[in-house]
Amino acid sequence: METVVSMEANEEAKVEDGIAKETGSEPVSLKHISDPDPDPEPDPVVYKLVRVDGEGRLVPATDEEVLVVEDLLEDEKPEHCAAECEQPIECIKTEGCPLQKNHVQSSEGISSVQLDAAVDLGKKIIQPEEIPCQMASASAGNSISQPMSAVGCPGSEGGLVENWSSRTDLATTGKPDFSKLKGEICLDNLTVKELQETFRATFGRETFVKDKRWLKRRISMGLTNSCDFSTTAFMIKDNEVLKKDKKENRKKSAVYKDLVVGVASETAGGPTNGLNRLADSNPNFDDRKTESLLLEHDSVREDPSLEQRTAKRVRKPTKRYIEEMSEEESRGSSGRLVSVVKSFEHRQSCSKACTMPVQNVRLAGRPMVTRQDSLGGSGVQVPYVSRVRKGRPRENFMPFMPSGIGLATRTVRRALGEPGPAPQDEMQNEVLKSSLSPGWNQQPIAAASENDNHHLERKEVELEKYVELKRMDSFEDNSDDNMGTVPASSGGMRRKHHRPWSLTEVVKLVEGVARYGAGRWSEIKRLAFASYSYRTSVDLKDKWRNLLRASFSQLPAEKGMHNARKHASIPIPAPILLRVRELAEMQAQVPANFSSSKFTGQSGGSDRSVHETRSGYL
DNA sequence: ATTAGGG
DNA sequence: CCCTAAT
Repeated sequence: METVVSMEANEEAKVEDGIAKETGSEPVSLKHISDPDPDPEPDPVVYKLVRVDGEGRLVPATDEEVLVVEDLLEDEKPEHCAAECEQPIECIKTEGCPLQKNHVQSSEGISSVQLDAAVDLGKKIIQPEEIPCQMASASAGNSISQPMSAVGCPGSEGGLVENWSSRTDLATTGKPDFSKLKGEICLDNLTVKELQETFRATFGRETFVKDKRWLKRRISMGLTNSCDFSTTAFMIKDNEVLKKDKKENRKKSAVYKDLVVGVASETAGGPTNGLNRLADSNPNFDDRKTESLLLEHDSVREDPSLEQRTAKRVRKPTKRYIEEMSEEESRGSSGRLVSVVKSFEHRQSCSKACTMPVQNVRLAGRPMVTRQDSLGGSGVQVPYVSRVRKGRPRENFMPFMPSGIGLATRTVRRALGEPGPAPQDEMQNEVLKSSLSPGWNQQPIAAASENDNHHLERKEVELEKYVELKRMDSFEDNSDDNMGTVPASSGGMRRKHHRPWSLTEVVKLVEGVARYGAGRWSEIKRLAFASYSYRTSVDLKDKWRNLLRASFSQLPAEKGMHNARKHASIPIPAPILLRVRELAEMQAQVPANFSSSKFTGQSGGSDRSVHETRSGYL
């Protein structure tokens, strides 16, 4: 989270904003530090090496750091520059990608393009994988917490490292014109004027800098970065990877870029378009990828009008998930919060509190603690956490709210007696939006208080949404135990959120039921689902119930159901449903309501609905 | 701790 | 999936 930069201690020094107003002189650079011979340029300006810490404050650099920098700048040639500015970028990707695998793949995709550019320039660029990331990780963290803006770093605007500002350029500058950059341009042979031309072509703006070296550096960097962006020019549409309009992509922020790259290269890297082969042919192929593709496919089919969408839409969490707590509190009082407080205040004296259902007491009790804190002015505002769960391990649904703003808002509102919708819901919604939306639809809400943990966590959450459609023989155990459970920074656990059943899981379930009998779910869980830690016996039971429902409701409904059921997830193959029905019949589990209407003889009669051999179409 | 059912 | 009640 630290960036080594050079800052001028002298007020007179010009600030290099990275875009305009280049003075004719050499731009601020670390070079001055190591330059043992200030004579040729008796510049009164003194440069001091500092670090920018997380808050944007400047901290004197340690000797060690100075040495490192000196080392890096020992030989300031263009190729070094190229390599240098690549470091942070690559490492940012590392941070930006939810999975290591993604990182690797995206890096590959990019590096190839970058290499092209490098070749054109007659320069050598280090492969991303080989880059030592000592200092890069630092800048990476920094740029994430302060996306695309030097503003977040007061007083250090001028100190931003060259490569950083150039990245900003690319993100904000309009469409560069690459026409001049075709073929192999050897920057070394160009005149200043030509270099300026090239610069203009690269960045889309004029420059008055006459310094050849600087120009070359900038141009080469620009090329590198631009190509970098071009790799994001993919979109997934109905299982195909399409090329996207470059222009559009170039406007994406780096953070988004990372995500997009991840997705795109995932698909591009796949051996084939066929999902089955994709999953089956490569044993190591991460299920998640297959799943994400499947999911994409489904969503497209679900709503043809959305085919043009470049990014997946995010399904907002069920309202129930969000409100969960508010439900009970709201009844009986006007405002939920008020009711909470009331229940607390009256707990001691009011008999009503005593008669309150247990869960209500529990529900009210938790928020109260935090409220007491805020009222007492302790200053420590604890974010609102979902209710504590008992029984099987659960997770807290809400990620921690950033800096307790939500609570503050709530408190204020309550104080003002503002009726309105429950503030907590709003806040939670906001948080959800920001934490669940994949970045490329939406500005990054870089909550100031969010740390890296949160960030990674968020990525994980995002990924999780694409996770989960598994194919028959694809590998599922893949140590996903962890996947449904994202530890929150508070130490609590986020709630498990929809883990679609894979076909193999279903099969196992069915087998299990066949073997051990329906109802013996803990048994089945233990024996047949040993490897699926995220499926509890209750889950099995629920799933079985659904299977039952499905298997029996399918036949009769068949006609009116054409477009009705847009299978949001995997359609369960007919044979399996058939099997389910058989088992159900066998075990006399056929609730009359499931079967095709007529409730004649109930449990025993096994021959009734079975006749309809035409069973599942699906 | 497990199960059955409702939501 | 979650939650509860009933075993």
